[in-house]
Parts: sequence; structure tokens; C-alpha cells
Amino acid sequence: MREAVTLSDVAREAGVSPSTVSRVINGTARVDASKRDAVLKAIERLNYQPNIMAQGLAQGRSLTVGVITQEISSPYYGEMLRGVEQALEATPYHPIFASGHWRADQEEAALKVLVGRRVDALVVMDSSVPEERLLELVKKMPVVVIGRQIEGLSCLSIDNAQGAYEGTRHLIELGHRRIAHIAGPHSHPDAIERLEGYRAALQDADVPFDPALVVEGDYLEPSGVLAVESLLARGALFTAIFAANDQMAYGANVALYRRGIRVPHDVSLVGFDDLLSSSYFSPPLTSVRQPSQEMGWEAARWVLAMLEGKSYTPRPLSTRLIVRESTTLLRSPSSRLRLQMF
Amino acid sequence: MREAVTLSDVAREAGVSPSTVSRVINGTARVDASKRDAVLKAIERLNYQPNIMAQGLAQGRSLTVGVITQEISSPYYGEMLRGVEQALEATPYHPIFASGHWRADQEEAALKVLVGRRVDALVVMDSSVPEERLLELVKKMPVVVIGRQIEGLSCLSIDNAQGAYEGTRHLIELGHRRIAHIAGPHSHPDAIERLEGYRAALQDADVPFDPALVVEGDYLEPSGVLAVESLLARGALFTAIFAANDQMAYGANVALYRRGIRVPHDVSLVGFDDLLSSSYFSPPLTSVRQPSQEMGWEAARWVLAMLEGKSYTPRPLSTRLIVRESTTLLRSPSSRLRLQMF
DNA sequence: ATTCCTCTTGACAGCGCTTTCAAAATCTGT
DNA sequence: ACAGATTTTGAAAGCGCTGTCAAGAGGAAT
Repeated sequence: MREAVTLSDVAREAGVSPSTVSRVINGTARVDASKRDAVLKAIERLNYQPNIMAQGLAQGRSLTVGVITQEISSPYYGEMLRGVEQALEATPYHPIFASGHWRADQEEAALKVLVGRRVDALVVMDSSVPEERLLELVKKMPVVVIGRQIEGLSCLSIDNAQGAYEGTRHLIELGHRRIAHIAGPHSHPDAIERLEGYRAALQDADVPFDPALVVEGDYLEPSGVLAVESLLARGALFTAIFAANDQMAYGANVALYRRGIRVPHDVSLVGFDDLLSSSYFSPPLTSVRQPSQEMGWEAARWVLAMLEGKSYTPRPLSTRLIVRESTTLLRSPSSRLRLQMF
Repeated sequence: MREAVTLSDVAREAGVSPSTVSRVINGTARVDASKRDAVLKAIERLNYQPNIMAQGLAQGRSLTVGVITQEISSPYYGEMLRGVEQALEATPYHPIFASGHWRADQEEAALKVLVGRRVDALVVMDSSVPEERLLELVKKMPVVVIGRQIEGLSCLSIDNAQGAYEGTRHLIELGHRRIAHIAGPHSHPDAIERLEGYRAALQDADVPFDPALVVEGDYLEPSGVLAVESLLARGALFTAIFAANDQMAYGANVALYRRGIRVPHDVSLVGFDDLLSSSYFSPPLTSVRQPSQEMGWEAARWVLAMLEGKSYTPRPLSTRLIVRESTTLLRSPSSRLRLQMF
């Protein structure tokens, strides 16, 4: 483990003072061309890389942006993280991630770690920590919250109700009237909003809302399976399913497949998020696209702007229905009858 | 942005010297019980959190483990990252990620960033950087390489050939003889190994190897689509496909679906990796499981051990064929004929 | 009571860098 | 060539923490 070259090594090599080296590195003040050259050459020769921690200590910043996700391996967060990564790419900042696993206590622990590491700013995705905690943090550093609307904070989110409305309306337009909904956990505001969008679409089309067609999941695949199984078990009649996210739609799809119910032939299926993999699903999944990567990107740009004291107006983020092959026109009544048999 | 409490604040509050506070925090030396109490109380009262950067500077370490992935949003790396995260959870270390995007130059840039941030150790996944570069790094810090075997480095990888062998043999055992292979990029050693495993299985079963049945992809979904399309376009006859990874299998599946070729009815499909989502694929994908999360975990434990100067023997990592519903017995010749029509 | 030990404690010098501040160097105009 | 204005430069203090070192406090032993 050989010793790292320090700034004074460079200074000695270039025959100038450490201050001067610092100045050419940061461009903090003008330096005579000849000396600057010498310094740059020395840096090159010694292959010098500033010690970020020392810089941080001296300047009171870490060039680090903390990012709270709920689950780093989830495809949904993966896309957002990619967005954050991209936005930070050409800047001196680097992201550092920590996962909350949808649990307030774990998220709090994650926040502690990031704050302890002196991140300069924070991007919090789908937080489940109390509002006050975030409001407290925002006094210390720039914070952008994704997927939650909190007074007094910079928030970034999509119109979940609108997205769900469109997804549901699409099914209605295809002739479906008995549309089941696999909802997200009711502890998630976005899940509630999606449920509301679903209900609004039904209402606008004069389709009565049937609570028996709504099952709550937890946004993960297995809960989609369970949801369909429970619907089927209790003999619910439906010709379409609107799932509150793609992962549950995936689960629903397998459950249907297992029962020999074909998508979209027997049941149409709509998801929400439009994960990268959804276009490669079979059948390719109709889904309400949420611009996840862009959201990560916008959030990161936003905190960067705040760090520079600039103001920033994020581009409006909107959902868009992506129609693929998991939805189709409602078939003749006979098909509905067949379904009844399960 | 209120000022952070420092160690001296705590010292003043507790009526002791900074050294004593440091000793209490790190347990570096014994401290009189009464004073320790006072310090702990003061820490509590002021809600003090040590400045990691200052600690790092003073101790010459950053408590950070750098992780090079190729694409943070990829489900495959997501699982590994989760493993790393888990392994580091109860330690003072925290991971910091950077992506190489399968390009040596970008990976080099990512390495630079991590080294500049003074990571204490490095986990490198599927690196495409020259061997020498890694050998150079290992002189400076503990390094564990995943998915590549390099003399003189701590490497962690599965037996790709063996895995591919089993996946292919499974198809053979189901009666298939015309098995197409969607290979990974030949620049990846693992892709080569998988291709070899595929060939070995064919050979052991006396099935002649037909180069026309092998198409190269790039490990991403679209290339799976393309692969199938090109096989079909050139009139290749096959009753099964072994894809070098799940993502390409997903792509292949859609392409088949588009042509009305059913999996597994008309064509059996085997993937490699067994991504989390593969069990929710429809049909649920038969795949060669690679214990990605565990690999991330083992790699992280390994570097931790190295940091502590301990030796570590990673548990053997092996692949396992997970048979699901995308593969089935070869059907009567008639089905093969049907296929010919495409 | 005196000396010698052992523990506990605080002063202080860094870690590698930035950032005043004032001295040195250069340039202006006359 | 000289005073004054303007750059350019280096010395030095400090960012918050650790770790060495020696002084101070008690105890034990004589």
C-alpha cells in the first residue's frame, strides 16, 4: 500500500508553495503561467489526485449527494438511481446510496449514516419517515423528495391519480367493465392516489365501483400472485386487471398463467411504472409509464442547483399510457362465462 | 444550515479534553467511568455525530468500499449490490458505487473517481479494464474481482461452463437436439465459457454442433429479440433456445411471441442468471441460477476480511438449474414441422 | 514520609488541503 | 527612476479528529 502523493509533494516537485498548487487546482486565483505549467506538469508526473477527504474537511463539504432509496435492487429504484448517476456524472459530486426498505426505522438509520457521512445534499425517494424529520433535515442541507408532497419541501412527483385514471380508462374503452385493481399498500400515498384514479375513471364511465374487485398488495411480485389467487378464490368476476405497479402485474400474470387464463385473450392486464423489462414481458405489458430515470435526473439537478444557490424549476413530469399487448378488446360474453368457471 | 457539533464542543460540554472524548468514542484507551459517563451524556445531549471525513483524514482511511458495476440499473447488478449492501450493513463501512457501462474507458474513469475518493477497498464486477490496471490497484488496497479470473488477484466467480452445460443438458434430456444458443458478447470471458458449456453438452450427447444455431447478443433484451429474428430469418430450425443470460431470454421470448411461436409449446427456452423477475415471467423461466446476491455478499466480506488483515475463504459459489415452465418435452415431429413454416 | 509504579489525562503535533494575510514582485504613470 | 497601485506568492492558521508523549494523580512499598 504505497503512500499517496500529496499536494506538498507536488509543490516541492514544481518548486512552488502548496498554496500555489491549491490555487491552480481550484482556479481560485490567478497564477503566473510559467508556474501553473510547472504545477500541472508535476501533477502529471506524480500522477497526483487530491485527497477528497482533506478537501472536504478544509472546505466543509463532501462533494457527495446522499440518496435514500427503499430497495437498491428493485428495478424501479434502479432506473431512478441511473438518472441520479447520470445527472451527477459531469459534476464533482458523487452519489452515495442507502436503503430504507420501506420501513421508517431503517430509513432513519439510513439517513443517519448519510448525515454522518456529511453528504452535501439529499434525495429521498418514497420516504416513509415522518414529515418533521425531513423538515428538520432541510434546515441543514438541500433536500429533494421524490414521490411525496410535503409543504415546505422541494418535491417531485407524478400525478398518480391521473396515471391510474388513464390506465383504467384504457380498459374501459376496450369494453371492460369488471376491472379488478391490485392496489399498493395503503400506507403509501401514491397507492392511495392510484386507487383514487382507478375509482374516478370507473365513476366517469358510470361503471359501479365494486370493493370486492380491489385487493391490496405490497408492490412486489408475490403479492400480485396472491392478489389474483384471492380474487379467483372468492369467485370474483373480472375481465381485466389494473395493477398499481408493474411488479404486481408480473405476479398477477403468472397467477393467471397458472390457472390457464390467458392474457390478454381472457383477461387484459395493465401495470403502472413501465419498467424497462415490461416491454419484454410476454405479452409485452401495457403500462402507465412513469419517467423514473428522468425523475432521478431532475431530483439530482435540483439539489445541485440548490447547492449552487441557484433556483431550479424541474420539468413537469407526466405519466403516459404505453399500450402494448397485454390488453385487448373485451371478448364476447362467452369468454366471460368461461372465466366464471374458475 | 446550522453548524455541526464537533468533538471539542462535546469535550467542553463534558468538561474534559478532546482527547478523552476521542478515547471514549473509539474505546482506544480506558477512561475513568465518571468521565466516560459525562462524555456519553454530552454526546447524547448535543446529538453529536463524528465527522467521518475528519476521522478519515486523521486515520488515513475512509470507511468506504468502492464497487464497480457495469450498469447500476441492471437487475443483475442490482442483486449483487444488494448483497454488498447487506454484508456491509453491520460494519462501519459503506459502499459507494460507480458504473463502467462495459467500456474500459468508462470503467477507468469510474475507478479514478473511487480511488480519488480514497475508498479503502474495491469490489470490481465484470471488469473490462486491463489486468495490469487491477494488479496495480491491488498494491494499494484490497481488491476482489467478480466474474473474472486473474492470476494474483482475489477472484470470485461461478463455473459458467458448468452452468451452461447443465442448462443445455436439461434441454437435451427433454429430447431437444436442435438447440439454438444466444451467446453473450465474445469479448466477455463468461460469454465464451457459457458457449463452451453449451458445446460440451451437445458433444457429450452426440448432438452435432451447428454454428448456424449460434447468434451473438450483448446481454441486453433487445439483442435477444434480434437473435431470434435473425435465426428465423435465415430459416434456422430449432426446438429450443439456450440464452446466455435471462435478459436475452426475455427478448427471445417476445420475439417468439410476436411470431406466434409459443414457449414452451413450440420452443423451449432456458436462460442464465435466474434474475428475481424470472420466476414471474410468463411462462416462468427455466434458468441457470447464479447466486448474484451471495456473490456480492461474499465479495464484500472478503474485502472486509482483508481490511482487517484476516484471511477469508469464500464459500464455493455454484450454479444450479432452476426448472420452471419455459421448457418442456420435445413434441412430436409435427410440431417441428409447424415451426419450419415460419 | 519518601520513593517508585501504574493509570488516567491533557497538550500538541499532525492528517492533506484551503484560505486568509501580508510580503514580494511587477506594473503604472510621471 | 520613483511612488503608488496592482498582481502574484508564500507563511501560517485552521478544518475536526487521532495518537503520541509526558505530566499529574493515586497507590503501593519501603
